[in-house]
Amino acid sequence: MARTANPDTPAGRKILEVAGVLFYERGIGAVGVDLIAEQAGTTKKTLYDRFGSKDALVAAYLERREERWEEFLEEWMRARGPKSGLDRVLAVLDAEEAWWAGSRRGCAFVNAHAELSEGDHPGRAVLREGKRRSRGKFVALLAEAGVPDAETLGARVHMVYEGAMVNLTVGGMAEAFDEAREAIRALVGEG
Amino acid sequence: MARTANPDTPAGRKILEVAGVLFYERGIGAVGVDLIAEQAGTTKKTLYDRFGSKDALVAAYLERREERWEEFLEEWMRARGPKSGLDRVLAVLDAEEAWWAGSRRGCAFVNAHAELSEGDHPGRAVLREGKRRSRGKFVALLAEAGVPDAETLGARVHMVYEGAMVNLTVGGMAEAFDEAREAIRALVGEG
DNA sequence: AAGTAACCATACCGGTCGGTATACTCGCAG
DNA sequence: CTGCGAGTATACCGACCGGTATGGTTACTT
Repeated sequence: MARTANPDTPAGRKILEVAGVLFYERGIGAVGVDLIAEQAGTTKKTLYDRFGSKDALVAAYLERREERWEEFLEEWMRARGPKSGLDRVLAVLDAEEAWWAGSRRGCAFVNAHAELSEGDHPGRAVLREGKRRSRGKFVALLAEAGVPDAETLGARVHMVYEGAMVNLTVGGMAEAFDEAREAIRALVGEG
Repeated sequence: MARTANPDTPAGRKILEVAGVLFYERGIGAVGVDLIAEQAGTTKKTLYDRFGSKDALVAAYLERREERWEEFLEEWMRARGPKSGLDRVLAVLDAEEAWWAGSRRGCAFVNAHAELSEGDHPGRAVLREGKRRSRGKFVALLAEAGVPDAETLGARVHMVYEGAMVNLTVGGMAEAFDEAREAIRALVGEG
């Protein structure tokens, strides 16, 4: 009957962990469920018992990725981020650079969007929500910094942020994040 | 021996045309060479005689896409674009919206990057060059508009432009291009 | 003692993948 | 008239795709 199934078991977690690496590094379509099961030291049977379908596993991967990024960002801000002001906004870019740590694959959500052509894929909603949360984070940080019209400026900062990721990864422009930080300073008005 | 082969034949052009639609609309990995050959009204044999491999066909697709976009932009600017000033920069965004015309698949180059995981894919160079040409176009338009420091500002405008595309397609933010135009006005300084 | 959730192992399904092989027809330039 | 480039048609290859089936083994509950 399959039912909804609970993926939160030892094998389920391992599958999700392995899928997280493989989907991101090689692309969703390029990675088969056989490989994931093998790399996770389990079987396809268990994978399907936990997640029901590849599409559902993909959606779980995207949700987990969002979760992990937000945890990473929070920890980064706590440990290394400035305490207040515009620098706190710029620190998100620092965190993003550290988050990728050498990989040139870029934003997992943008990449996933390219492969989820069917409009009704369960992962699509995760992507939309993720980008909106990202934008919301910038708005919140600007508001905390006491910037007037944080809503409008947050949207602009977010666009620069997204554009920098594209330019770094697709365009191979190593200086993209430095340019982005300068652009954000210019947009917000230096303080 | 295959050799380099000349794809510029009736069948070759038809294959490239069909591949252009299918690769963009469904994704590169999701479209097989069998389907392309069939839709082009030819055979896989001819496809391989003309292009040699799927990878080479993909690279040709990306090159052709860049070529077509630049033709489209030039024609758009000639027919509908303003004659001078900052409005000419903003018109690139208008052209981009028209270029997509309803499709929510977003930037073909960004999507292709997500699927070309192998670092040595012949298409990667096309992507890098495409983004650099795009940036160069903004720099050139700003310089023509008499804006000082067109190099720096062009880079910033380009980041906003790329970010808007991501936010519209991945984030489903319908207002992204309007926000981008406002952001660009703010960056360049209204004039 | 019975039930159940979680797991492993293996085999199978129809279909598609990129790519190659063989053999033929047509039109054109030397 | 000959050779060649471009095209057609069909068949084949091993590998992999997502997904299902069968069967058996633990370990914890009730």
